[in-house]
Amino acid sequence: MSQQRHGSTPGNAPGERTGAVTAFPDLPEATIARLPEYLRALHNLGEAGADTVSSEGLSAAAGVNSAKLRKDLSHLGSYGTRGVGYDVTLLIEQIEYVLGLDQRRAVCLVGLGNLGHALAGYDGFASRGFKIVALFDADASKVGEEIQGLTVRHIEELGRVAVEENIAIGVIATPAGAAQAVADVLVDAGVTSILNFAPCVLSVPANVDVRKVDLAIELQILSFHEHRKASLTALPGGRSATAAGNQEAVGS
Amino acid sequence: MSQQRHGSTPGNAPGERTGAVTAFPDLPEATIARLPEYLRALHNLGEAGADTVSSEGLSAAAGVNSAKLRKDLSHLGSYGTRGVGYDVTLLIEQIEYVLGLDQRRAVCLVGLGNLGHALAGYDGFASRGFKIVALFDADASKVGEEIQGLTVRHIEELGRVAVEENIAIGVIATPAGAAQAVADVLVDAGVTSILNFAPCVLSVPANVDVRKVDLAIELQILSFHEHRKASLTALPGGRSATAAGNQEAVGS
DNA sequence: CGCGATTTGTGCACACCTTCACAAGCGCCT
DNA sequence: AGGCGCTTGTGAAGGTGTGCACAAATCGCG
Ligand SMILES: NC(=O)c1ccc[n+]([C@@H]2O[C@H](COP(=O)([O-])OP(=O)(O)OC[C@H]3O[C@@H](n4cnc5c(N)ncnc54)[C@H](O)[C@@H]3O)[C@@H](O)[C@H]2O)c1
Ligand SMILES: NC(=O)c1ccc[n+]([C@@H]2O[C@H](COP(=O)([O-])OP(=O)(O)OC[C@H]3O[C@@H](n4cnc5c(N)ncnc54)[C@H](O)[C@@H]3O)[C@@H](O)[C@H]2O)c1
Repeated sequence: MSQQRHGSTPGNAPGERTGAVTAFPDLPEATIARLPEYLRALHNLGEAGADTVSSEGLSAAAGVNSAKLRKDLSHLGSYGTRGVGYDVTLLIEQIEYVLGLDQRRAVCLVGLGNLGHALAGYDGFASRGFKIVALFDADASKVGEEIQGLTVRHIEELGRVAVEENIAIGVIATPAGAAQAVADVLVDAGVTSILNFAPCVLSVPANVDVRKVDLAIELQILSFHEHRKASLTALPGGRSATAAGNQEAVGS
Repeated sequence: MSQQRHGSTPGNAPGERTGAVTAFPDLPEATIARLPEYLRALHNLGEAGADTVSSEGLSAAAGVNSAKLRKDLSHLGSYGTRGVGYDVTLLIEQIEYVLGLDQRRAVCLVGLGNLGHALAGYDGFASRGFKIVALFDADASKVGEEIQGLTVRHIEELGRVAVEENIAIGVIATPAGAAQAVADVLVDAGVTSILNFAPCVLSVPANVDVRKVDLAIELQILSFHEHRKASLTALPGGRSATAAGNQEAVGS
């Protein structure tokens, strides 16, 4: 129930990380959240024919500060070449390796309503390292339906199928009331990562990661800034004195 | 193009907070991102019949540390009662006021493909302070279609309609290639907040806020942790020695 | 072969955020 | 009225993240 950040397992054996093989990089959370953005920008640049890219160029494409980008990349030991920049192909490989995208991960989707249908039909998964291998719903009228070549199965089959298909990630797109129950089923089935679209907090064991996407929260944050902007411009003090373009990303 | 955080307009008149009217609270970004979560939890508690709630109780329902919750609430000057807790109804009102949810904000949705249809049919907007007032698409075969009582209009009408309907927030659900052009149209129409579902970076003027939701990024972050967990358990060192449940939210 | 232009990698200072721990305040019960 | 238990609000400490500014490294060219 208590909350905890991902990184570093606060009190583990110190000085143990040096193991020669599989010495897994211990990256800051903030860096991890940006790597996918860099990856996308790199793919774009690569398709545009670039062989190398400077930190300045890549950071512009990813919408971040260039010093931050360099520090992020330095964390994963990726070596650019001074005076030249980073090799696009090499950097893509490095980031994909760190993110574990070299092995295409199996994803299952639970809840095929409004949102679930859209997700099932989304091709952005496949192109970015994931494969939806199973669809589940509790509604008998949905079970059996065929979507994008996959047949919707009853949620009771989840346990069996998850093992068969080696599912690592589960996506929850059910109403909030059902989300905790679905999460429990996923956890029992050995799934250790969950992406939750239902607007609620999930309780899961320590070894399971949950990320949440909540539309209404995003809108409410925007609403706050609207409110602020309105009250600022209404004040005599002054027009918004901000500086440059701002892009607020979604991340942890 | 450069990045900038939202908050605080660094050098404004200090000690000015005491202004009686419209003294707008200058909240930390991290706090703002959590307020919607508190709000949701409060609504749940209220429906469950609670009149007051302690910081401990509310923080548990929202999935955060209780000290953090208290500090967040103290920032907005909200007064709980020592020995008792917070008045649920009052706190809801306070948070809704700060977030600017007392006035129902008009939202438009651009791009009615797969995802756009799901969003248009989502009732979670209305119940949380927003109203979708217009739908736009560039595809002639989509224009004219009726969805949830709204008719899809051509994007060229956006400028006119945005003013008529006083649209403050625009949601982009078009392919990435069209997103920047759509953003430009929205900005020209006077929209100052954008929620972007397309996987790309948008350039907008300083006074416009952009938030992004990118599914693939969320999955890739989960993938990283899967990768990490796998390599840890594979090591002789030890089983995952983590502590408690963890919940990673989406925020700025 | 050396020089200058370029770009990386990073030390440092600062700002922001989180968490603990506890004094101050409040209500209830006797 | 007084004491007691509970809960808030916050000072202080530690951690994380950010961005500037610059030394070190590399390339290309004369
Ligand atoms: N539609 C959107 O655009 C949107 C946007 C943001 C968030 N959400 C959230 O996503 C979730 C799904 O939204 P939706 O609009 O698709 O809802 P929906 O009602 O259309 O679909 C929910 C689906 O979940 C299934 N379901 C219910 N209980 C289940 C269970 N125990 N096990 C398996 N399946 C079960 C239902 O049969 C149904 O098919 C909701 O929590 C909603 O708040 C939706
Ligand atoms: N479908 C999903 O589940 C999902 C999930 C995450 C992200 N996304 C992203 O959301 C976006 C939309 O996804 P989708 O699956 O709905 O795509 P889609 O192709 O089904 O729909 C895109 C819609 O945008 C319209 N459009 C294209 N150019 C336009 C323009 N210039 N102005 C107005 N409308 C225009 C098209 O006519 C179409 O109706 C994409 O960027 C996608 O990457 C989708």
